Amino acid sequence: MHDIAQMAGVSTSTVSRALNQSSLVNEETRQRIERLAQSLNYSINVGARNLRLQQNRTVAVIVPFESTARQHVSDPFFVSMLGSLADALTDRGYDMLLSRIDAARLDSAGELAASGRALGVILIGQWHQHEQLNSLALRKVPIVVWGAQLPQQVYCTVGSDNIAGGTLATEHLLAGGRRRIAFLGDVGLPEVSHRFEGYQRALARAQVPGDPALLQHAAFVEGSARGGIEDLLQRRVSFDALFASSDLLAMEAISALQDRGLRVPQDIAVVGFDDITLARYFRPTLTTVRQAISNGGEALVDALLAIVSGQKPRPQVLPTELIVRESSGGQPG
Amino acid sequence: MHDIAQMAGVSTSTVSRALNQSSLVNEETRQRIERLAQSLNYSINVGARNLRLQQNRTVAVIVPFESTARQHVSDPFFVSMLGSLADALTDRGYDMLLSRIDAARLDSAGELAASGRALGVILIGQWHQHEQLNSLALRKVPIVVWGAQLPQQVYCTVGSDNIAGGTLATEHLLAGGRRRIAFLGDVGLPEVSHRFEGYQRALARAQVPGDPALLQHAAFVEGSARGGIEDLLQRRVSFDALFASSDLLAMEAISALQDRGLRVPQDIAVVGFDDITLARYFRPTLTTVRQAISNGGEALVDALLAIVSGQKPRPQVLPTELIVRESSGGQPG
DNA sequence: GTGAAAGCGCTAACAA
DNA sequence: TTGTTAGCGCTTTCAC
Repeated sequence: MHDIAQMAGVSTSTVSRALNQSSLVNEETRQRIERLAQSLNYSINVGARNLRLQQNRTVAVIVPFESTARQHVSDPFFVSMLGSLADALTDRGYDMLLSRIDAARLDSAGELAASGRALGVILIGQWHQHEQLNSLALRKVPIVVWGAQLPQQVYCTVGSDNIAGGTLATEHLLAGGRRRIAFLGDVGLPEVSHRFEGYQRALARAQVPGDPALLQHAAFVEGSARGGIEDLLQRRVSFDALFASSDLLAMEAISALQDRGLRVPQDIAVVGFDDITLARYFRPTLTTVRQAISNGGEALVDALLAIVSGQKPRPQVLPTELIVRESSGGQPG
Repeated sequence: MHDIAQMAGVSTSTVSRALNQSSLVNEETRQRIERLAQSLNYSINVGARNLRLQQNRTVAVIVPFESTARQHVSDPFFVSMLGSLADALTDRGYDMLLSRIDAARLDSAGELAASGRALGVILIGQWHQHEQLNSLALRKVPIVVWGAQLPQQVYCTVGSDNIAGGTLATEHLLAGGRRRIAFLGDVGLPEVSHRFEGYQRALARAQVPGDPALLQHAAFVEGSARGGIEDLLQRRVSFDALFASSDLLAMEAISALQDRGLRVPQDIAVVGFDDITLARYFRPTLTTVRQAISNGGEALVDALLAIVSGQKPRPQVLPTELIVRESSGGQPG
């Protein structure tokens, strides 16, 4: 900037003003300065600017990973959410700092904000870290979490209506005449537990007896759905339908069922959750509960910006929608 | 920092030294200062630090989008690459700034570096922007691109050996007795054109005549594989195999073929490219050419850091590997 | 071992 | 309309 000022024969203040479209500067000088900047490929140093202005237009987006299995962000749902966030942030003129943090050490997320690297944090996935998240929020770290709304929750969440989604899926299977509906997922996770709750409500409402044996654990890790199906079969649990807590689990499960000679949907009707792009191309095409991803990204960003500007946004629950395809063998219910 | 200095009864210089593990500071004072910082949730302001040190530990990762179709980063391959980059950068102590930039206006990528926001740029996907990338590199923007090595290329690329990959896939189909192999993809893209070149080489080597009608255009956009298959069928091109330039295209194509009553692999043997996670769960499981994603992320980062430190790393070509599954109906060839 | 002071690149109040 | 000056939070040379 100093150089440009010299070459234009003005002071750095004028250059600064010109480059910030200040109306205080002579139109002619402004143009001269802009041409000069352009030809030198000069851009204002954002770090210095932020330091001076005491502001920041960077948002940290965190995708936690389980330190035990240093796995990648493999679930397409999270990926789509990343894309949606990137778009929402870009639209609003913010940068996105992407971090992978050990889920067990989420408190370090606070550093991103405390060190001025980012004005706040968006966390994709709540996992088992309810307490850590509460303590972050209590420390006044601006944070929004994609996940389920829990009792005694201090931090702000944005998420799908998992209970309604679970109910929709289950009612659809019941409408198709299925009575022994297995549930596949890790109910230790808040979102999954809500989906399970929706499942139970639908059963109760239809006066179909539940059976604890139908709840089959499966983590959001590759291979766990296959293991879950094998476990179910080995336990000799009889079931004619499966509600998987994610599309990825559903696809893996279908693959495992077919390997055992079971037909989907004839023998087992399957419903997933998420509606990832591939659900449409998978064979059989996958019936699933769609989450509003693009609204989700925007809602997360807006909530974070609200927090930063001193407001206290309420947790937001986005509607879910049943998408009926082949794997459930049914008509829209 | 000022506050901490006061509370500890020392100067800010000492606090700075203590927090940077300088050996010049008394062990006892250091511990006192660190405890204090901890209890106040204080972290060094990275912006100010960078400004003073004239350094930067942020790398910009750009996922271009076509402005015409404001589509998300939908291809799982890119997503995996993002994950791999995030890991490689985290391992080396760098932050990752994720941007989505209009592919037609890639020159704005230079600003990320010029404005000091990032020390360099990693671009995922070369697309049609060869010239723009060259001009960026000529402007001395530190940049590395995931893609194919092209003649007269100024910028540094890291990518798979697409020619060898194309050859592997085609030889495998030929070994299965197929002679009319359709190629599905956008050969205007450098990577795809290399895959096509590998395909042609394999045909020539086996003395199987090529046929321009077998080259079917399909962009990396949702729905284009289906359109491509319909086009092929409508043109009454006879074919007994399909080499799709990505797994996503392959899956969509298989889905379209099945809708037309064609069996895979019996009627049409299909091979994809990438080996995304879902290739294993798709039915039929997908034969494909695996790209070395995790090595790719590391190679990209290392190349960028080399450029930043003044070196001129050579373009890097990573080996590809054929993964035989059901969709090609063949034995490893 | 510690403090005082200068300066990284920028902006804004104040003065001209 | 423009220039002068101070200072954002930090590190580091130089003095003590």
